[in-house]
Amino acid sequence: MENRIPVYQDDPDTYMENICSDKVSQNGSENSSVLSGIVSPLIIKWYRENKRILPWRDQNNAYYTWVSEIMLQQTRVEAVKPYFIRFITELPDPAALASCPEKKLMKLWEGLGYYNRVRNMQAAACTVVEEYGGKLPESYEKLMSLKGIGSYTAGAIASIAYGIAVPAVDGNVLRVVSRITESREDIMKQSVRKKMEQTLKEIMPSDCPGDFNQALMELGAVVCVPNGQPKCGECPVQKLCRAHLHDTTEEIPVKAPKKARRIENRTVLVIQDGERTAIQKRPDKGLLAGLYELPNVKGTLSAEEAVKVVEKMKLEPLYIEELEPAKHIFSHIEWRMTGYLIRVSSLETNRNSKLIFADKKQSDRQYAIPAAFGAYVKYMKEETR
DNA sequence: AATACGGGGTC
DNA sequence: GACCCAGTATT
Repeated sequence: MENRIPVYQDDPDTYMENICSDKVSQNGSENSSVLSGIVSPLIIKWYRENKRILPWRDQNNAYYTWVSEIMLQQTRVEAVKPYFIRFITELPDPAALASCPEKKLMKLWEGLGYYNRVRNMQAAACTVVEEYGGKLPESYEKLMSLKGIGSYTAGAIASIAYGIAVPAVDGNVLRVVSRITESREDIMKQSVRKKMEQTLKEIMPSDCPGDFNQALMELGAVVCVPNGQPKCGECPVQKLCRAHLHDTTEEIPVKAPKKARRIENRTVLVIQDGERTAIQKRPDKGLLAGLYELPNVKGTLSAEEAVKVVEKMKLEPLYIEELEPAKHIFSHIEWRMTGYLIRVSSLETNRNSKLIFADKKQSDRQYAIPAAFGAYVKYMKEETR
């Protein structure tokens, strides 16, 4: 505390020239003294002049902020844009989300991944309708209590939509602040994230917390980038960033190495009855919960074994052809798939109630089939005539 | 504290 | 191929 930097009072650039680089870089006191006073006005100014135009920034609407923040969890801005527009058009408010049929909800999310995000969001929407009159509560704690909203998302909604002075610490913020302070703590640790929230809460401005949080994130997304060289030449806090000063941006942030993913062999069956292809619903829990899939089994089956599996499904195989192998990588599992195209007698297709026979058009419209099956979904036929 | 949970982009 | 990403819930 004895080394606290005086708070910013006039033009940030002049101010920085006057007090900063030498003094700040030399006394290696604690993080908050590096951050306090000066970083905040500099990055806020930069943010206001450089922020990207994004669909959810058009207007201040807590529901839009919520939807965008959930979509943006572990997902890039560019990927989210079209999903966001479609989602708020179809489901413009919490009440619409709360009453949306599951199938439609999954179609709206199809391809975004982490499908529990949207299930949790719908459960939270029900709570919002039932307990808060259809409007997201203006309280960090109440937001936190909603399904799918953790400390990051609660902080983002509270600060951006409601102007509440709470931090929103995501991967960008952890990276940016770790570099500015040249912290070598492992940012994967929950304890480090907690500490970061505490530090930021102390130094963030109370008059524009939303801009402050977004400035840190925007800086991380656009300038202080995660892979490749950070664009320090464009950075508003270049002169006081310790990692830049000491040329350690490549070492920071520090992250613990992650576990290798396990490999799983699977055999995918493209079962066709004339023009239609068999799909089925996945279990409600676990990987890709509640989505639709081409029937598939564990292991790499021979054609003979595949035929047996199809017979067990109470179908009558007429023809089988091996398809090209395919691979799909999840964050924690790698599927190595082999496929078979199997034609079955159409007389038998209604014996198995678990299977749905659909053409491509119908499944595009009604059934969410995750990208993992993409290599074999392409064998589905366009249209039943 | 560790693990489950998608998918796409970049180097 | 390895790594990354506007995280949260469960175990």
